Amino acid sequence: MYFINVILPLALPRLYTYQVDDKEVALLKPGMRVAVEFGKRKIYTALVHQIHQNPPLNYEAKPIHQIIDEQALVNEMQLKHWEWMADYYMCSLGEVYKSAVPSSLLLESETVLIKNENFIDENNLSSDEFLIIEALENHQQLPIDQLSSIVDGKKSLSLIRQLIEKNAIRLKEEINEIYQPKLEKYIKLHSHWESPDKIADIFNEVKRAAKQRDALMTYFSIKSTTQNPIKFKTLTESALCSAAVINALVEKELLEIFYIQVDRVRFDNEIEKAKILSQKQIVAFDQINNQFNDKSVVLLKGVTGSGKTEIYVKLIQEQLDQHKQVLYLLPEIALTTQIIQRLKKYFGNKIAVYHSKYSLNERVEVWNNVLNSKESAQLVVGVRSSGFLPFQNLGLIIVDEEHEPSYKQVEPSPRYHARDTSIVLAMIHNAKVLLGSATPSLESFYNSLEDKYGFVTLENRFGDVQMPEIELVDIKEIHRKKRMNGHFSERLIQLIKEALHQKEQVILFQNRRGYAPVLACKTCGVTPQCIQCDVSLTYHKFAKELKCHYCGYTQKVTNSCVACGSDEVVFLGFGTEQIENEIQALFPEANVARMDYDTTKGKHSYERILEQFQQQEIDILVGTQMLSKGLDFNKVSLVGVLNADSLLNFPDFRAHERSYQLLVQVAGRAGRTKRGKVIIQTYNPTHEIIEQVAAHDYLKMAETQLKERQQFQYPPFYKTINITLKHKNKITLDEGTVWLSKALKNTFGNQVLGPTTPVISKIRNKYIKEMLIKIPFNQSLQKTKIAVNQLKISFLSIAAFRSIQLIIDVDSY
DNA sequence: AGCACGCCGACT
DNA sequence: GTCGGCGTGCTC
Repeated sequence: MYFINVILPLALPRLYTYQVDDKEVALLKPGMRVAVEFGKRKIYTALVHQIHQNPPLNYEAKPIHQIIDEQALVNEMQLKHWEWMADYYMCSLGEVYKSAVPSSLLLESETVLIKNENFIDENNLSSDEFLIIEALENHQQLPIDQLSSIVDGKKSLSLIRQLIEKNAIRLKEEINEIYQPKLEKYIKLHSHWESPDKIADIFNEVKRAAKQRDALMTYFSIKSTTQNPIKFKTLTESALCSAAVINALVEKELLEIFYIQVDRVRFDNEIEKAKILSQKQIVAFDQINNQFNDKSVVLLKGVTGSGKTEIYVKLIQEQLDQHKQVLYLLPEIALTTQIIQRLKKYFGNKIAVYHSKYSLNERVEVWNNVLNSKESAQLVVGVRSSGFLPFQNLGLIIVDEEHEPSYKQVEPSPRYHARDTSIVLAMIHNAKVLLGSATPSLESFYNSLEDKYGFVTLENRFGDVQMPEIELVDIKEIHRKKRMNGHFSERLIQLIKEALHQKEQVILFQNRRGYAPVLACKTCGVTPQCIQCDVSLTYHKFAKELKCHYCGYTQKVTNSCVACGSDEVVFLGFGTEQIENEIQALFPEANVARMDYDTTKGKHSYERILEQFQQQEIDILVGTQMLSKGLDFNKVSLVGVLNADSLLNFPDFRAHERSYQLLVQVAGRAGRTKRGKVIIQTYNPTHEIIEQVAAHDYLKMAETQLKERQQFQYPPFYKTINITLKHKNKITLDEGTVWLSKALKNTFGNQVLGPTTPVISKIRNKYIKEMLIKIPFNQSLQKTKIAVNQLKISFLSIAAFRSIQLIIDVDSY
């Protein structure tokens, strides 16, 4: 008798044991998927973790439903990686499994209704019941969640019960394969006519059909020029005929249709030779390779425009030459388009791309191509989750823009940091990691200071273009003198004018979307609040509505105050939409566009805006921090930051580091080919961060920030675990928070910060409390986590608290 | 997570 | 009297 321990795609702490017979065990390997029944009804796609012969002691193991894979979907290195993640980020293997594997490979069963054939007594039914039976007669079976389209959703469960009791229907669990291979339609000569001597005869068949004869002639002429199969579409296009003509030929059994499975995403490009590196790039490249000799991680700090990508290209090429796979991580999709276009030139069809705007089918294809080490997946370019792909022999991981916070997953669990998990993944593969950034995170920079990571810098821009000149404009002074034109200082307007005159492009940065954040009453000061969250609604002019940026709730704009009825309402603050309008009014002849969350929802909307900007169809681009991420445009000579202060005032220990990074990154968009100009409007021109940005002084920033982090016991000197409690009832939450904070302080003393109420104290009708545990490096992280876990278990065993949502976030960002 | 079982308040 | 609300415990 054999048994398997499986990972279920659920947040359950343990593995579960099923029994398999001799036949099954011969086919099974760890990493294969099996469909298993879990609970009374549900069928899940579980993953085999171990195969063994130890029968469980206290229960009888259930048999499995079926084996899904012929080949392991997940390899041993991945399983190791998952185990590390589950342990480090304090979550279950099931949660890692669920985020790692594309969801279309993890199907759950769906309950369907089936009519009992021998049921005839339809008179005995209520009208709702009859509707269901009628639907079943038309469709054989009906998924349970589609029932609400036939009858009132609330009643459906009781209706089902009644119908089962009347013996009219039964329930069945069904699993449907979602992944649909993409098939392309091809055409070939029907097998009757394959021998060459029949070609003369075949035209007899179409004597009286001119179009068909033409099409057939075209077919033969294409056939003579190529060995490749001929696409249906190619034939209709070349023969200038409709599909009906070809279909008629198929009908006559002269031609035959067949299908070939193709990848949805293919890059067929001519390969360009990699650019020749500058002297400084060569030095950096050699240094990186040297340091890889005794360090597995190297931090490359290269100013924006220094040509890091070319160095990556050479490093990637080295790996591909050794037949090793390379993973190139990017923080967000905004970046991928440009980078992919550049990489495509060098690596053509060896690139696979993996990100959230790819469809589920596309992701499955990339997964399979990586799993089989296909030629088309030697280099994977993708976001955070690409680290989960089934690499076989990874040689190098590049984490580009390593400082980007979007590498940290917040929701759902596992709350992992892709930079940190990449380092572990690389260790498993015995591969190298290159972290690249113009403004490294203090964590990585500190590791390089401590000699844990290698460190290489590129201080000059490619072609020795000078770093942009950063000019600070004190808007406090200008506001006082009432010399502001909307949100623009005269200096900024003047420079925009000059840039447009020179046919150069301008980027304006405002870290807030929408038109004006809030609508406020002039009389009583009340601003409309979200009904589900503790935030003011943001005004969106285009849609003429007030919108919550946390839950998406919207309501119509009211012209009078909801609290006191006064009809004097004013807008406070400003967002990208308003900047867009103001700048358009100031420069009516310029083409202005906006790039933010609201304008980039579609799959290709990013690309469209960037393409237009690249082609200089847009003169001025207004946007949020999306603009800061490594976009390269040659013709941008001016970057304007409308208000730098909102960044600095964020209540987070990383706020200053982030502000520095964001401002330097935005500034870096200016002047890639000749020296550019950056205007930063601020109320605090003497703020140390603003001064450090203006001076391009990363080292000074790092030095002062690291000192503060050490003094106030934050990363990288301390590890942190953030604990969030959420509940719909404020009193329950408060009581639970008090209990847990007492318990934590009992164990960890003054290393526990809080509990605090976050700035946004309620989201989607749930109240929120937070606590932070700071862990010094001389304290065992492992023991700390065990203690935290124990406290979690005690906490949730208290009846009053078990409905409180407890979120544990290790290395929270 | 999902689902069944089980115990208390609003209706036919 | 029943239906259905959600609190509780279990799933190999």
